[in-house]
Amino acid sequence: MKQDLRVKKTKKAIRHALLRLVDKKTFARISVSDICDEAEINRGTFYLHYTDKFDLLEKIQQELLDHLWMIVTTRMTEKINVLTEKPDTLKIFATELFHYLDQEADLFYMLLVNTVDPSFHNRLKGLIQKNMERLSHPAEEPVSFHVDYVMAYVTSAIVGMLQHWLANGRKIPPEEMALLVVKINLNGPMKMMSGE
Amino acid sequence: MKQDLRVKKTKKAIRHALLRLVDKKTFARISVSDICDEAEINRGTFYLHYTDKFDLLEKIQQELLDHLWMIVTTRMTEKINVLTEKPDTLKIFATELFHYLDQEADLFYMLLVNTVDPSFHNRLKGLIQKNMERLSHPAEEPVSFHVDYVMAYVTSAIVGMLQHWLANGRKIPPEEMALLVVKINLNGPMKMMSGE
DNA sequence: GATTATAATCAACACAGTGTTCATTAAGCA
DNA sequence: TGCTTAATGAACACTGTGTTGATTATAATC
Repeated sequence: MKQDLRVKKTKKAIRHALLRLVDKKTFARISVSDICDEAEINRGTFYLHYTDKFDLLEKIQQELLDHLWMIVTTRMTEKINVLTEKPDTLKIFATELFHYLDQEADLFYMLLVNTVDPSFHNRLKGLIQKNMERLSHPAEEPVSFHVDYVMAYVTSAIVGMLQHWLANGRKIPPEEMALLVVKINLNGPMKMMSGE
Repeated sequence: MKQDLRVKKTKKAIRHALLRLVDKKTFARISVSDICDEAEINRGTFYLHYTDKFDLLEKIQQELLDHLWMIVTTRMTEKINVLTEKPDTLKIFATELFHYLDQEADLFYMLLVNTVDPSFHNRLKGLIQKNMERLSHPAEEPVSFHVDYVMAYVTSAIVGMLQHWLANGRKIPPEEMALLVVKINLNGPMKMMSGE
């Protein structure tokens, strides 16, 4: 499953070119030609690897989401109610997640902060939700009336905080961010606004 | 300030054409030619009113945001802490908002659910935040450490619920939605998940 | 280190869509 | 009704697309 060195090199060049371009103009205004000029590769080479610029973006996204899901499923093994009883475990896990986000911050910034593709937000929310469902007990009977709305609320809120974190230069360290996310979800936002 | 009937007619045709097209393919894949074919107008006519398809989208967005802001500023006059003490007033106001969203649901659906432009989410969150800041007392001293993150949390969460509402055919009536948004923000999502 | 496989390049292609023009036709306005 | 201006249709040069076939360059394999 190893890749030819040349392939690795051009794919890397293409990604970095895209990252640079996305700072200058909207993804919608970026052409395949732009990307190839910036990456200093032949345009034909681009089409050897991707069908178009959307395909390129799609593959970047899928890779990030796959990695996130891998972290989540291999490291977050206990059920959700056990986790809320053991906030330390939860915090350790959340920290690990934020470290990955920090590591791939350039790409996440492009996808979540720059005006690139709205669907990534939704896919990320989907991942969070899938994970919450995976961790909740199946026999979690009565539940509130509009669970789906609460889900939409929580997942969007988390992605929103992530976006804010990335947009503001990730000044808060991963550990603190993780704690903040956990706390605000447990207490609710209003309680956070007034007192500590 | 009246518009020529012909102008009104073509602008309407263009909007409806866009709404129809957006159901079939991504905005990125829709061309000005597509829109004109669908609207049954000459392509030159399109350029009489908009510089390109992005300009068209931008004008639709601005109009909706302006209207939202108008509702918010003219109807929501009391300060936020007064409002939380009078949940009825808050509910009446939120209901009015949701009625407007319901009325223009096609456009909001396009902008928030269909894969069109990620920036609208942010602009909407910006509007919500601007309004919250407008309503909060200036001397609201100590406040929690990371107010900005709580803001990002709340605004994203609200837009997320909106998105879900639109995506699911707006089955919940505006009144109930308004109540749900208010309640979940006051109690926090976790309390909503377990019991009522 | 020579051989082999294949990635990258280059030039060329037809094609789709853009944004603008100008003369002509049609529709709203007063 | 006549005046004004919006909409049309055809043409324009131009940018970018996606694909091709032949050629060169560079990893991988022996």
